[in-house]
Amino acid sequence: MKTKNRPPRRRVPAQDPEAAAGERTPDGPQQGSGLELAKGLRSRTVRAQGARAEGGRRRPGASGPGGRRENSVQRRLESNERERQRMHKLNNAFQALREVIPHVRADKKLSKIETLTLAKNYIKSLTSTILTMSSGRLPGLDGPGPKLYQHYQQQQQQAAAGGALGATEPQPEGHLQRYSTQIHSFREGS
DNA sequence: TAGGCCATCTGGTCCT
DNA sequence: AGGACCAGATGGCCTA
Repeated sequence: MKTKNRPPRRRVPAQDPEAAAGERTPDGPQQGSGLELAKGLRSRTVRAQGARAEGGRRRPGASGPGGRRENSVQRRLESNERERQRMHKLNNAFQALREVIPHVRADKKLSKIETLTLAKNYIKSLTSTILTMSSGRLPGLDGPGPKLYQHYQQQQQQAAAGGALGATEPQPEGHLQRYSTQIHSFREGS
């Protein structure tokens, strides 16, 4: 399934955090549900899990005098607004990135994961192109080419030494091929 | 209808 | 202390 062209959806922000919390289970999000079980396999920080185990989320202003509750509700609303703004800025950055990545799916908006993946491989393909052109393989090219290539090789070696995953990165020459294949696979919807 | 993608809310943690 | 960041949860929209 692929990303579609649809107008940006606008969800009405909850005016009352209590009301918003009421849409969920009273004791917090899905305690004991299948999602909760799956969550244990995900990468949430151990400390956060510990904090939850000690009582889970507290609903804002669930205790204390009314004045403090109002303060807490107000702070939550402000915090929500900041988080929305932050996410909007992040989405703007994604959009800016989409606009500079050449891809063949001009009729459809790239998803975030597609944008990041294409951007990564686009950068790699550009890098390999630059290196190819400046490494002295082209006759008559002088200048910093060989140094640039050596620098790149050093970086690759450091990355390989530091990488704990053991994943084998393709050689620079393969990046362009990979990028080209990828933009076509995205177009095909695979 | 299932699954993908997304916006939003939320509480915990980190950073200044 | 307060804001930024992060990640889980939830629900809506859309497409195959």
